[in-house]
Amino acid sequence: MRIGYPCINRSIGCTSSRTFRLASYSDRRLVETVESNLDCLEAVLRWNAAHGILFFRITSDLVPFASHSVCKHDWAGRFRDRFRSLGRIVRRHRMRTSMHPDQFVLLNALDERIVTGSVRELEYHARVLDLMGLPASAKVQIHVGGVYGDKPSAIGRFVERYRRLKAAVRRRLVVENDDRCYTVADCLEVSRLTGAPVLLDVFHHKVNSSGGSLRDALRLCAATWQRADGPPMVDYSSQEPGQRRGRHKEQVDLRDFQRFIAQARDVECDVMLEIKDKEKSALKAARLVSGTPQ
DNA sequence: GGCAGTCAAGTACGC
DNA sequence: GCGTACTTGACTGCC
Repeated sequence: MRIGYPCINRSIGCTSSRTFRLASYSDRRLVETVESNLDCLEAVLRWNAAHGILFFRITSDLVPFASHSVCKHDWAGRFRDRFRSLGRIVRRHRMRTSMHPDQFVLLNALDERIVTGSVRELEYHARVLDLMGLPASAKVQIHVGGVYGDKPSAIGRFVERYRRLKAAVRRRLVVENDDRCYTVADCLEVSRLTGAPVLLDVFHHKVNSSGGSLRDALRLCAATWQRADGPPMVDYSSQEPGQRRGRHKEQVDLRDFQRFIAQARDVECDVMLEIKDKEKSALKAARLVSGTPQ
């Protein structure tokens, strides 16, 4: 079981999520920003390797505006060697990576323009992982999308558009249950119709459950991952008490995490900790899993 | 230097 | 029909 954290390492003092405003877009600004983001990504990957953290979510901001019509620059060509060498670090240490496009990616939207933009965004994400030379086990996770008052039709649109995606995107795409609209059962149905693996979000399953135990959900989701997809990915987080619904905890609650691990005992999976203090909690969880004293 | 408002992109929900 | 909540971190303009 690999333990990971998303996008940001607070111990290093750099960010791979630097961006800028659309109004100040220029090719020069783009190149400078991407250069800085890739430098930081390399530092983070090296830090992770040195600390035994073998799972990491790469930020969607790595190449700002990559899927936007304003961006005409051949960033992939310009940074080809950089991406390749980052991928070598990942492979050398047997690390795993993922990416998670944000809420604006909606394959099942009613508005075709939103669908077009979403497809472009997915192609950008798949391209980053392709440029790094990573296998199909490096995933791009999205939610099913909106319901639009008719869930069966909304799922139907998702399936139809999934089938139209380029193979390079489809091989990486996984669907994740969300906290309001699409439960694990819904995602399993989408998986049955598309073949896309289901990434279980433990916290979302708690607040938007389709019934059944966590253990059942883990096993059902795990069964949707084929050999080439690698071990199932799982997102783990928990509610910060007394805060707004959905707010993630500041630090991992190791007792709760241990209960989760106990439920996942015979399901081989890689776990992404969505916890505010990022790598600190990931280190604690990784020590717990490996049996190293805290 | 610090702070508050804003940022490419959307949906769901309450009123 | 309209405004707001939703999550999050970085940017930007203002003091």
